Amino acid sequence: MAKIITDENKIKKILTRGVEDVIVKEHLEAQLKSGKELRIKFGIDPTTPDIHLGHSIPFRKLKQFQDLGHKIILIIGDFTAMIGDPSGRSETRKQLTKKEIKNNLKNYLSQAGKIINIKKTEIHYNSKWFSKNADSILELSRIGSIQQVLHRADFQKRISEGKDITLLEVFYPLFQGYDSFKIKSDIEIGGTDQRFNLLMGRQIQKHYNMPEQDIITLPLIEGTDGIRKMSKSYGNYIGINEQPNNMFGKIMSIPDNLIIKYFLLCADLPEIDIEAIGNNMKSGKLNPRDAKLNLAFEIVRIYHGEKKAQKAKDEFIRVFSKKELPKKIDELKIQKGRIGIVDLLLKCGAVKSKGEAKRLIEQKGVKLNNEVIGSWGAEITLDGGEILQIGKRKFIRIG
RNA sequence: GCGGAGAUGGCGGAGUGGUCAAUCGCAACAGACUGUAAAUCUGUCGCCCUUCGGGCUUCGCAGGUUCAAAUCCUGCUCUCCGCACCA
Repeated sequence: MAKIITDENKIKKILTRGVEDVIVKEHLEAQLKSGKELRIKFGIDPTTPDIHLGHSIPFRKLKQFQDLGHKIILIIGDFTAMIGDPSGRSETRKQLTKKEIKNNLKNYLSQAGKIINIKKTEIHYNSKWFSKNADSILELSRIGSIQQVLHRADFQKRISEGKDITLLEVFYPLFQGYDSFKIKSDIEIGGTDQRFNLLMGRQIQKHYNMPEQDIITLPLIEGTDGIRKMSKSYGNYIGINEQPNNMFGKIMSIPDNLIIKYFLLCADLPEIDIEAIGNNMKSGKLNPRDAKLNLAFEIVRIYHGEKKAQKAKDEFIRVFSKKELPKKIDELKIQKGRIGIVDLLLKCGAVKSKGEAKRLIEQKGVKLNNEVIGSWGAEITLDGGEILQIGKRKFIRIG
């Protein structure tokens, strides 16, 4: 068995950095110091194949545990996924087949592998102990009470709004808690929204005479809009698989007030440094833009390496600060000769309709070789090699 | 099963016979400014032709009334809310 690291500073970091709440803190601290190999559980949802920075937060916490020599256990919630998640009932989510789940999972794990060491990780499908075992489900239904489940804040809200709660949703925490019993978890981590479910794990373990798991809840992070939590369906996410330039740019577009939060949750910088950044921004010594450049660099570095991160940073400065041309420009193969500017925009796929092209031109959003095109009636002669710029971000070279 | 409400552009949500391509908010896009793809301000935001202005197709689906419908009528599909049935 690998040696367990019990360094006090590292333990402190695990329990505090980017952590919302720890239950039961003293107990967990003692456990970590004991030198025992702990089993840390995290449930993942196989319905989403892509991991974004929001998902990365628990994985980064898991990684810290892994670095100390503890065991990560991922629970694939394929059982509940196949039933179909009932929340957000307006559009009955389609149920996933085993094959789809497998496929999603493959992508998911390869992305998770950028953060944690998958080889050292234990992976379980909860369908293994649920689908063939009605007894366990029956027994589970005796452990919790309706009152208890309904006490949840989110259910209360729905009741008062007159929205219904499906039975499956009532059962969901029980299923999740049962996983904790099956894999004998010492710790479970999850987002703050998971709090109730995580606590249920303790109750179920207790029912089966097992030591209760400790719980770490982690904050949810806002997406690029700075308002709603990061989610694919809101289109405000930053995927960890995204190209360095894109990733860099998206991080640059987060509002200033999220800079510190992102640093704490998504980057590796020591907390002291982050604190200094915060103070310097407050005092005006540090331009938030520069703090963000640094943030973007640090995050891109984690997923793409130092070299590519530096390149993305240089590119960003070149294109957006100095307003120079990007290094790589998509090329459009097109017949040389005279062509109307509107047709050209349409041909290269920069716009969806002629109206849109005209609008862009009227708003001075189109440049050819850095010259603003003044009128959409303009005809131009292509010799090849011209640079067409649409807005700030789209560049096309005529081939 | 009974009763009620509703379905509008990417989303939310006005509009209840003509002045509606449809108020407004959000998102998106462009410009200015800047400290960045932040913030703020301005503009745009169905398609086509025209740089004035005009045409066409849109308001769940299918018909109908009317000179004229997102708006009225009929049928259909779907959603939501009460009640009942069942516990």
